[in-house]
Amino acid sequence: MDQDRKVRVRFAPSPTGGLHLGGVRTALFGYLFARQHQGAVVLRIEDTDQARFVPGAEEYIQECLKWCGIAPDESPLHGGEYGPYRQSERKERYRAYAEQLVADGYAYYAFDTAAELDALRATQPNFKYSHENRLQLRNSLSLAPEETARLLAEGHPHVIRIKMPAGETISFNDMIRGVVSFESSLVDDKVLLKADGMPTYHLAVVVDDYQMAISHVFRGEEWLPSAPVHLLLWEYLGWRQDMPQWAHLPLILKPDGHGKLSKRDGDRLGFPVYAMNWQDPKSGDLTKGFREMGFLPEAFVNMLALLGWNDGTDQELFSLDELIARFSVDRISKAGAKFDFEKAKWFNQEWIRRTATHELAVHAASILAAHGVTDTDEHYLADVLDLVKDRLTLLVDFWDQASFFFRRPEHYDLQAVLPKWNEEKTAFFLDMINKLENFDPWHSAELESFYKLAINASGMKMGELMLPFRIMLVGGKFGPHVFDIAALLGREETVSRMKQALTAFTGATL
RNA sequence: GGCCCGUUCGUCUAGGGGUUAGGACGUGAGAUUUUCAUUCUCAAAACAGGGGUUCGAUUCCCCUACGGGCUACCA
Repeated sequence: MDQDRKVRVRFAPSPTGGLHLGGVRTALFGYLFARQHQGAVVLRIEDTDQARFVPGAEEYIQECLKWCGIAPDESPLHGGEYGPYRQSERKERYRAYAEQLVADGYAYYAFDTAAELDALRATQPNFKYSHENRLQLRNSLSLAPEETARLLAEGHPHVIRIKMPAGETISFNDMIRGVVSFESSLVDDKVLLKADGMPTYHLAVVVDDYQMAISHVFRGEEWLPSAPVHLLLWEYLGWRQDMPQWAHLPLILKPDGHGKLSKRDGDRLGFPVYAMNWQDPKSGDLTKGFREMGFLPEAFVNMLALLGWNDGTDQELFSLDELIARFSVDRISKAGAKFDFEKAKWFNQEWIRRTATHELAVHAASILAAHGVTDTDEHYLADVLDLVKDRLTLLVDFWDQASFFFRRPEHYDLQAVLPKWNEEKTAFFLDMINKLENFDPWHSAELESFYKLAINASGMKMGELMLPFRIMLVGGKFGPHVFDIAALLGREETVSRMKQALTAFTGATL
């Protein structure tokens, strides 16, 4: 293999629905590797299974990659020198290679119908189309040449299968796992070309990776068992010298129980599995995504990168550029990792803190807009953000944490004030309202000392008068320092909220 | 069942023949914050088991167990 050849990696998803966490991570690792080596990133859509094609899925995939900041250099959308980038549009290319394999004795025509094979599988528990039984089945190896020719000429439906050799050891050097070996006798005669003329993944992946000059392949561990088929195909097609290097990534597992993480686990456990919202065009079912759940793409990508990789230090927070610089395949772990949503949220919290206020403001503004709050002053929004930034885990928390800055409280936590309310407090707040109407300067620190002085003068306790003031401005027992809130709300709004709340607390009209 | 891959705190992981086996998330306790969150401090918490190799194995090898993946004219 040419060690100096240009790095070209591809991400080859199937457009069958939303993009799963694991898929994004595969794309990410490939992207990091390619960028680090000044290589190209290719998106190829594997849509050879027309029965599973879902409209909109391809656009969704492109959008996901873009959101994550790992958009490809070549894709169905951007084009490129190696197009087309949809397998369905490359359909014509595959048949010739399959025929060539037949001609060279590495593959054969098979006329067994799917129903016949299903019947065999039903009777023989471990049925496998292989060197052991292929002569008992209906194919060009068992049939007389004239018979095969006749069936072909008459247009009988048929597939082309690889003729797996017996007694060979097939091995390759995986970038993550080292040498992996298989016994060829144990691998079945996989279908290469389907009856509808479309290639299966096995044929298409080899032909496309070859034609697109792919140098390195990152894919999930679930592909390991079919690696021997691909290996042989590279060899049989005469391209062994151009075969890419493979990295089979460990799987992302369910947080509880066992097995691969699936969309269902997210629904069941209440966290997203898809990168962005996905609405199934048929059922109309909406599956929540990380983006809409309030994740920053930086956090999502950071979290994904650390799921199965680390740089050997204690650092956990990495920007995409840092990841590109530090990434290395030999630090990818071999074992599957259980997805931990709590940790994912931690990454997001950290990223919200390290994101500049003006960038966060864009998200905050759209959250406000979603709740009907528009025409917000940008300086005011920035001030609010600076006050509540540390309290956000998800971007959408902004509404819960800061809506009172934009709307007066409609409900008060009366339980927190009423049981201890008395005439003395009513008098205190009536007096305070009067004093505040003329208080100057309207700054947090000044307000605080003034307010505390008044409490002392009243003879009441600090705690008895702090909480009610907060409830008046906020509505509940939460939020930043209460005098910061008052300062930001401004004199008019603060006083007006105090009046409104006092009415609610006492039943009197002011 | 067969084949392949894997196995360090609950989770993500670092480490690597001699270490108090480190960090992070989460959890618990305390401090701070006269709200809540934050922050800070501390704590509990792991080398699957058995054989080798070795002066010495968590680290290297083998076996077992366990986990996972694949076993379609799906990718």
